[in-house]
Amino acid sequence: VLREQLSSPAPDVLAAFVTRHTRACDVLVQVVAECEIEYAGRAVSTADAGQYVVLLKCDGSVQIHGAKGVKPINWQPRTDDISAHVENGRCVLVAMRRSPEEVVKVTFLEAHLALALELEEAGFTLSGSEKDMQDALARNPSVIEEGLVVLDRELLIGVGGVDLYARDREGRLVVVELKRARAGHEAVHQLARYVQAVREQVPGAVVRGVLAAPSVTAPALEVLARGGLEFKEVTAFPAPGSSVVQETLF
Amino acid sequence: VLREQLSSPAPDVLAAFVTRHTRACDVLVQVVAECEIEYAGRAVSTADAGQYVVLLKCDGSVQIHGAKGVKPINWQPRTDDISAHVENGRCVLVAMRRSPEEVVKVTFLEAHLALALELEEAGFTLSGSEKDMQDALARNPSVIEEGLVVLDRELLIGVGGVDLYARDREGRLVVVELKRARAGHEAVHQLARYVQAVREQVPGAVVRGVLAAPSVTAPALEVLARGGLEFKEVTAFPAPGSSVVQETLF
DNA sequence: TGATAGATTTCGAAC
DNA sequence: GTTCGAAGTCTATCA
Repeated sequence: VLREQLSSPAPDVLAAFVTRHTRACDVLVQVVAECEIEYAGRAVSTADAGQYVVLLKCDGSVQIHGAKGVKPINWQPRTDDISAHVENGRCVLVAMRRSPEEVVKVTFLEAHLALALELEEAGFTLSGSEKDMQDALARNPSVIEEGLVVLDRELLIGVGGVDLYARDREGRLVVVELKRARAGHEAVHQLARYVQAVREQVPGAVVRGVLAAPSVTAPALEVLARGGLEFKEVTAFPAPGSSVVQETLF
Repeated sequence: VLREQLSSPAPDVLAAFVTRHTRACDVLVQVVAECEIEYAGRAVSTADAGQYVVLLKCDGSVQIHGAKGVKPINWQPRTDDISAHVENGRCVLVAMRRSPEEVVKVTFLEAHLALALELEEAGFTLSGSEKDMQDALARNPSVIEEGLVVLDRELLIGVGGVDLYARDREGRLVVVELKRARAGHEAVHQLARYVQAVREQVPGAVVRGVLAAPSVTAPALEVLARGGLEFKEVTAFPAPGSSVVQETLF
């Protein structure tokens, strides 16, 4: 795992270290250092001299962490070019990206630690996404409503896609918009647009709109009511302390 | 900066290390290790045994990085309780959070490196946010249109706020929706809702809707046209290679 | 505390 | 390459 470690490397040593390992592209490079950081691209930022943890991953992503927060102080999700060189006696790291054109530049004032870590990838699974909800509801649409028949999923209509497209027991079309978490007014507007689009594309049809989510905000409920749309509570996970035996999706 | 470093610590040593430093709450704790990770809360996830970099920051944030991506494989933006203990001969880290109720559990199978880093905070400035655009346009509305007079900013109407509320040279009301980056159809719908709200609240007034952004997607342009709304190109930053002398905001 | 909208959002999928 | 929408989004702001 730990391929190489340097303590308080000199600027030229650090530059060589970074260059060598990012070229090889098989390790995560980490530098703990006092440095200044400049970013220019979608926005422009400057971080004064301070202590940061710089991470350069194999996939070309760059992130510079400060003392706080899960978000790096500066980052680059992908880069097309990472290079390190000595400039005015200091190691300078430049991470560039085209499309969008942007650059993160780190000037190391004093490096305390440099690591090259080889990280094996391993399996990862996550459940509880909206996709999972959709699968569960498609398998068992009666959770939404007795007699509902799913006609399609991710039905594309103009811009965007209808999560679930169905027909109710009375033959009306039903557009279902799913949210894995509490739904706000945005979700209702999204639903309203889909319902509108279906009404235009299927003239004469009666089209219902249903927002299916674990909960809704009060304003969202208002917008639902104004638009003649419906809300159906769908609980993805049972509440930890709930003794109620309720139909849940997982 | 480097307060303490352990190489291949035994489970009990690692647990004591983590407990001591997270209690003290003055350093960033990092552990490079082979581990398994479980998360349960808003969703549920499992990471198989693999090599990860675990970061515990002073503010209680937790992040576990894999080989790829700027995003951690698991994380916790805030925690109410972090604890480490030995369980079945292994060091186990549990990071909990109430509201929402969620837990990240890291089981260390083999720790390779543990660090305690003291990171001084330093100044940070960023420019180019939508707020900055709004300030610039409020100072100089003629960038949008000659003769425009700004009446209000962040005007609250029902749900949400109008970025810029103005009057044009012909006395018509103008609702301006700003986007710092390329605007999609969502932005247009947002604008349309604001225009609609103003029309309802100011009966009889002629209300224009203007989307001001560096660019728009093709579908967004269509929605604009259908809704009788306008687009005004507002370039926040001059394109790096542009020789055209254009009015820019910064 | 709840709701809303921005973010250098990131990320992945579909076209 | 674009566009779109989800995300365990996170974060700040404001009622």
